[in-house]
Amino acid sequence: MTSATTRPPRPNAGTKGVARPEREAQIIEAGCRLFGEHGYLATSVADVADAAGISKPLIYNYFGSKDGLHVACVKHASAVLVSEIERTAALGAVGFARAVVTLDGMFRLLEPRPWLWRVVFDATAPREGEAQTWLAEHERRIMDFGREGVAELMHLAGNDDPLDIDAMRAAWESIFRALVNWWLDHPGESPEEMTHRCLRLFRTVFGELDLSGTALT
Amino acid sequence: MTSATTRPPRPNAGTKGVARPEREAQIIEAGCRLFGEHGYLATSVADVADAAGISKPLIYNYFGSKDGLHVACVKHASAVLVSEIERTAALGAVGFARAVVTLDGMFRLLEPRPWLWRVVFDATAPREGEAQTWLAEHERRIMDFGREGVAELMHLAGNDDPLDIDAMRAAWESIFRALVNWWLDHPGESPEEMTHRCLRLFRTVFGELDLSGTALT
DNA sequence: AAGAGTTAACTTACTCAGGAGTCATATCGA
DNA sequence: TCGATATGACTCCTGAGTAAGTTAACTCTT
Repeated sequence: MTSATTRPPRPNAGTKGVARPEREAQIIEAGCRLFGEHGYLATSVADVADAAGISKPLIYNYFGSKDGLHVACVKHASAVLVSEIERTAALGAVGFARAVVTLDGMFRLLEPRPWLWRVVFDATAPREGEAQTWLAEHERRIMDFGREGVAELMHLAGNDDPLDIDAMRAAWESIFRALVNWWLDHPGESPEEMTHRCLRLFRTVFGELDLSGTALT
Repeated sequence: MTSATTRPPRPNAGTKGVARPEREAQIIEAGCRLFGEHGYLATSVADVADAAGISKPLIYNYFGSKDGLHVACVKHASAVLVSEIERTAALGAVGFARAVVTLDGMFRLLEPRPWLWRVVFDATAPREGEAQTWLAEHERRIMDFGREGVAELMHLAGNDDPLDIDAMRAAWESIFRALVNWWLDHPGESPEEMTHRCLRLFRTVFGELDLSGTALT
């Protein structure tokens, strides 16, 4: 007995038997967290494997490459964000009130898993590489909801220059991103508080907002 | 035959005799370009050495480490940007006109070397690490010029909440950054054209600007 | 029911490339 | 001859990707 292990302990290989879809979901969950918190470049496949409680080759078995894993994570994260945006879009608010409603939904969505945001807006993700052409597409889908509003604002002001509209859209998106990022950098702030902060800021610049038909006060 | 060169050819080592300050400037120039165009993580010390036309050990001899080289590049880039901002700040424009004047100066400054901007605002630069505490300080100095303006705007609107002011400042900075980034992504656009584009956008949102005392039309 | 064969899940232990950093040495002007 | 300028040729480590094998569960017989 105590002579026990001449052989080194050969633990579980293949014993766990977790079904592939479930395992993939676990890996994507861990991947989103690490990619979101540290960025693509600073995250290694081994890190993700550790965090998911499995070994590196399993990730290659299921996702093919680091890029493949990354794409799966971005798909997951952006699907979550897009569905939230489409939900709030269907609420029917217009103008700046719609922006605040969208921000409010985003804050509530991100509170339990803030890293999802930076999975999609990750500056260290490789911009080149065919798989990532795809990522730009999803960033665009997430931000698209503001495009019409900007075009309409510009049209009312008598400006239909497409480049002017595009630059304005870029500025507008950056505000949205900046407010989310500011909130992510202030972890003590509840979604409700942040939404009201956004309301105050919008009112300061744009005057009173039409909140009728929203759940906001 | 020609048993000639048993020894491999040992070419010039130490022959060039360029004085250290001049060499350092060349290396920093190349470093700014590569760090700015590809980001800190994606740039290797060997790349910089190649671009500067010298060998890797010389960089370690002069800057000690990749971090040391990076700090030197950030110092250089941010010094250039800060001096330009202080120059335009001294012109005496106020409010949004001052913002446009600052943007105008930035466009003209960056036109021949656009990469300088992204040296300072590099998302792949390591946020941790004592040397980079420093970088945040310089980003702040570059953006500080907008802080008072935001605080004053908020005060006039009767809001002195420091967190509200900070969030507004973040949003404002993001607009500035977004306009510069948009311009960098549209290489065909001259500084003059971009400045007038900015003027149109500011007018659309904030109404007519007080351009008296500026060189702008 | 008890074995035989197949497959999916999973691991250890590698290879290989690239990049940070170092060492010993070479050239040249003062 | 000494110090500054400079380099080729290393070491060493990290991280992507792979090969080969192990375990268990699920068949398919008889």
